[in-house]
Amino acid sequence: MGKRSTVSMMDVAALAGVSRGTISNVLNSPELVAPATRARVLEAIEKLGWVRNESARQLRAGRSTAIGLIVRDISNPFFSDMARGVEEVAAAAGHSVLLSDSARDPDRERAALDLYQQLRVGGVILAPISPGDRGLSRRLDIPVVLADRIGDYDDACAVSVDDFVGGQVAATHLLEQGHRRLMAVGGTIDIPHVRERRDGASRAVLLGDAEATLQVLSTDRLDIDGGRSAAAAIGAMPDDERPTGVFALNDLVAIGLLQGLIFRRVAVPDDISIVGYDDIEFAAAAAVPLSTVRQPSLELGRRAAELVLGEMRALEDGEPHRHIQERFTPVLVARSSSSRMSPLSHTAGA
Amino acid sequence: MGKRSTVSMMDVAALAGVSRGTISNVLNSPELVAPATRARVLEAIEKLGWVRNESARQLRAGRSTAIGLIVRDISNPFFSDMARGVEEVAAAAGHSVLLSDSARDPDRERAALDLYQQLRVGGVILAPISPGDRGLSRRLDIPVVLADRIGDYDDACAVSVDDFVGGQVAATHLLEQGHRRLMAVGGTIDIPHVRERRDGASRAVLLGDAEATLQVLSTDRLDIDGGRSAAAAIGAMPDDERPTGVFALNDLVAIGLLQGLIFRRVAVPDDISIVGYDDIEFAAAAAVPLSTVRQPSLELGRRAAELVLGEMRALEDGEPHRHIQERFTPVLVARSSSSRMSPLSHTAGA
DNA sequence: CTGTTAGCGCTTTCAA
DNA sequence: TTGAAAGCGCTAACAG
Repeated sequence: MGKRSTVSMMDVAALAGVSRGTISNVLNSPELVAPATRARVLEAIEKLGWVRNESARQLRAGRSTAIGLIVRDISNPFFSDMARGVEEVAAAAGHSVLLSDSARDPDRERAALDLYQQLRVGGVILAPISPGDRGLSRRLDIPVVLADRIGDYDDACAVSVDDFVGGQVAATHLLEQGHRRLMAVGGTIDIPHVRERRDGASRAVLLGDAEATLQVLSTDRLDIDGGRSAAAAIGAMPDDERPTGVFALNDLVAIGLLQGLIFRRVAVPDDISIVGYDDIEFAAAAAVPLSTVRQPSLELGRRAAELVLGEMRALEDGEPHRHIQERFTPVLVARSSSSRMSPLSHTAGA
Repeated sequence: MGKRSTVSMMDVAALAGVSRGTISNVLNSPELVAPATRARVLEAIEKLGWVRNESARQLRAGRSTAIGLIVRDISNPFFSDMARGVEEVAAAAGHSVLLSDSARDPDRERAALDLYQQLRVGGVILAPISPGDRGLSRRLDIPVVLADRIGDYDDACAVSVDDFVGGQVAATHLLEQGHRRLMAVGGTIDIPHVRERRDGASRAVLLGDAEATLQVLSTDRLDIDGGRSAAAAIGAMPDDERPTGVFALNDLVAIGLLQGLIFRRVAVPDDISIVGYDDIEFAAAAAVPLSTVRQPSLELGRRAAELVLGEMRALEDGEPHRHIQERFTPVLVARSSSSRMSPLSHTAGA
């Protein structure tokens, strides 16, 4: 029991009657070892329950092949989906993934980054809390791919979803449904995603119809409670000012808003139509299935993984590398909350 | 750029005009080093951007102080909350956490376990896909704490929530609301959690009222679609067989069920009351805020971390260790879906 | 208080 | 096809 495993390569070598070099070859270049020897070694490993010491291996190699992934909120389906995409691609390429949740805490983000740096991981995918850390990759001396980050940076690979287009898509959909008094609800202007989505919506309204207007209602937080308070505010508006089409800046806000409106006997979509953002699992499961803008989070993760792996390989082989910024396009998922379709005909999602 | 950082302790030592031993002391036992020397060393570290190599450190130490956490579904709020609890306690104690999502794939669970073993982490917290892996800790030769696992095991520490009591609590609540025709919905009997919750409900009905009955409706999956199909089945039942109180075996099922019933113009809670399980964030945000049984997932994570850390310390100090199995008690969170309270008076959660 | 030194367990030439 | 040997970068024990 408790006695610390002290079995090392040497023990295996002794039992198998070979040298340590051969053990190493069995593991890393089996084709160099005679089948009989190989079998003997494998058997000895098995019998002794030897597990190779990754630290020693790395120390020799200078660097690990693992890739580190840091997201700012793992409880957000957007990021857990993204993580799945990363894992999928990494696993297929034989790389393991070390996942960290910074929980929107800059200290924890930094701690995770430090840890990965000390671990000498081969690459890092970072969905940062705040944008704008130029030269991070160079400072870390590790390939870094930024995920879900706003802005034009050319000093690292990056994957993101085009929030401006997302806002356009949402507002355009509402205009197409015949709405003219639109409102964007949720968040504060200092969140880049929020700004982009609002700007996109604004642009769509400007271009779409001279009669159309877009009001803006900020909420302290981009969550369910934010949506509830927005419902209260909207409910208190005089009829002729009240919007008929609302673009909620994320699905949490949309869900809170929907709940609040239903409670106030405002019919959705008949009195007010709602379009959310993210297409989280619960969007389709709401009492009135929620129209929303879907972000390709899984694909984002997959692509981010491909990009780090690519840069890692380039670095390894001493080949040149050019950073790539990739921007994904979100798509509208129309459900009942924004139309007069049969309520359940679109529950299944995109 | 790209040139691999090859700065090591030696470079720092040279620049600071001291030996490597002193560098090590500055980091690990600063009180042994003269303030002036310490400052000089720190400055040199800073200037060179040296980051200590964790592999080398571990190789020397024999073992890392990090703890590995493997959950079976990180997109499940239960596990992401648990992970937060773990991180919180580990960070406070100066330990880092390596998180893995097995995504319910036994191969990935095994791969993560292998990785952690190779990394020589100090301890592992495992929320396994399937229960019943006796002797895992011994085999791994690392302290292991099992989380959210059913059964009586005494060969490892374990934390779990009492599903039987959870089922009792849910059914008792429905009985107290005056319901006599109850139904447990969701999942198949081969899932231990499901069995326990059903058994608990069954026991409550048996003990609670001679007139009361409990039907059971299985669904293929324990998710929103499962709830939707249950709604279809229940909607098709003759009035005098149809249950008036439904216990959904988790909140996803409850949400799907609620959506399906509302679509079929079955009033909740007036025609049918619903109690879910888990108290995920969206339970309170449903059109009819959902009564549910809350699992103390954050506390579970915290306690799991305390237990591994305790066992790690005991092992370190050569002290004896006795495995502890701890079972948490879930609590009912009553909201509108099971009563005639004002719909929004209970939306805020527990 | 600081320097010296002996490995930790593995991989990888290079020889045999 | 296998063995021997030289480190990878760090820590800890000991000497000075």
